[in-house]
Amino acid sequence: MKVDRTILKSLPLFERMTDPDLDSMLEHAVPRRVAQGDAVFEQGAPARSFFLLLHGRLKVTQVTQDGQQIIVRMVHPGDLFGFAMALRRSDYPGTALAAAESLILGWPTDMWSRFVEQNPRLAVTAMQTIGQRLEEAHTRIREMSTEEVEKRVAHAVLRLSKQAGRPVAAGIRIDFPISRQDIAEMTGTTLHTVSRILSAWESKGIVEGGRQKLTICDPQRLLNLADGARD
Amino acid sequence: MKVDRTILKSLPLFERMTDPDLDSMLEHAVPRRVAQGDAVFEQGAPARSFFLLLHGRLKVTQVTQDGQQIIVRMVHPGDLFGFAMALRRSDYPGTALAAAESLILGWPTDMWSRFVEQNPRLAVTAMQTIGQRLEEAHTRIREMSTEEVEKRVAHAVLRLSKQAGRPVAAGIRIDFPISRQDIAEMTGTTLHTVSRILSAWESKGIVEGGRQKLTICDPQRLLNLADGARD
DNA sequence: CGTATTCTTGACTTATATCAATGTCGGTGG
DNA sequence: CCACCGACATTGATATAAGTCAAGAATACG
Repeated sequence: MKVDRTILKSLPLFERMTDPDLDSMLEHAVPRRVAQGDAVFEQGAPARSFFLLLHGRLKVTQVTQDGQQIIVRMVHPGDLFGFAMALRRSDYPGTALAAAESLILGWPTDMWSRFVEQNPRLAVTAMQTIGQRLEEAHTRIREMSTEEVEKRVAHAVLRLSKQAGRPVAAGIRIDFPISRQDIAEMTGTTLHTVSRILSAWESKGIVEGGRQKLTICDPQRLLNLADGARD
Repeated sequence: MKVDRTILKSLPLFERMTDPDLDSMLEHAVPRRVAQGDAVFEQGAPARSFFLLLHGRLKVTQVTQDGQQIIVRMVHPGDLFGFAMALRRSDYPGTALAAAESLILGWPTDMWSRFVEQNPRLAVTAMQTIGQRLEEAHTRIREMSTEEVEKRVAHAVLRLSKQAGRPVAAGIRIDFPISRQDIAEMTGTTLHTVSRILSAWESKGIVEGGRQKLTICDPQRLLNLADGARD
């Protein structure tokens, strides 16, 4: 299978690279199709590759010793993932599961330093990417520390609608299958509480639910909720 | 004031740099003493410099719109901080306060890319540093999602004892002034709850408290608590 | 010394988890 | 094509961890 360099070039991460550099990167890339529900890699497995998501949607999860699961982040098209070597560790800290049918590109881990040495700009961009991710993590910590569940869920849903929203007749539809359990694992609560909150919102016309479906009908009211206005 | 390059060289971040490179970095460095309680920079201020903590202890805080404060992280000697440019932003995302009298080294923000271009290795190491920080943030998210307050506080205290512990007669003393409020802001709870927990621990001989003081007397029992053993 | 933080402790409230039961959707295979 | 099964979702009742409110005690500091 052949992947065109123009696809990579459209991503911020690679836009500064020259065509020859891109081609030499692509030479070593291994494309792979991942079926919904399948794992790209598992938590604790040796980090032999790092990846780029071309199409689809992944969730990165971690399980605690006592078996509780959390969603560390969602991976959207254009995102790098499986970045273990940046964390100076040799195994993956989480599991990457396809939330929808996905297409990924993989490179052997040891190619990373070669690419970076060839192209220092890539290192800078990659660091900015991780930096943004750090900032997102801090945002989440801040929310979990100070906000009650409903606001956290509101924020999470708004974020999803930005990153994975597709306009439909009724509003903005989250463009991949997402369960109440998923939202619970993203916000540090239980599926029961999420279900209650979404039911309440639905009866107010703010969202429209469904089995693994979610559509935001009234983004403004959701924003009000997220920003603390008592509805 | 002159800072010796051997100080920098002992830090992992700089250990790979050559002496001339280090000297050229030091040429542009501005040392500064920060009194306890003073801020190195404030949340939202333009990020004109990035810094290295040589001595002392800082806390990086963020305040939410409604005035609640959280501690994003502690800065320990040898840590870089005020890294806003890595996050592709021009202002500081938090406030850096001296928890104890501190000594820092500052460089103009725009020097960063010059240093990195001179020394690509520095970029790799810096990325690993941020990567570690990201992992710490994820750990915190995981704890806040799945663990009850007492376990979170136990983890936080254990971490502090690793990063800032000094052996004393009674056990391991946290080597800078730290209040119950601080611990609450690190674990996403209230000073009342922290106070109750520490009181309970003290009566069991696990820790020894005091005004802005904390000594761990029985690290093993604390570990048991952190790992979920009902005491 | 007195004044201001910081800390402790008790009584009460509440948000959210837990427990439990039932309902509904959507795909699979008979 | 329909019936059934398993996964997902809803909703009520109850429990409880932790927050809030309130008051006072201890410690440091000027």
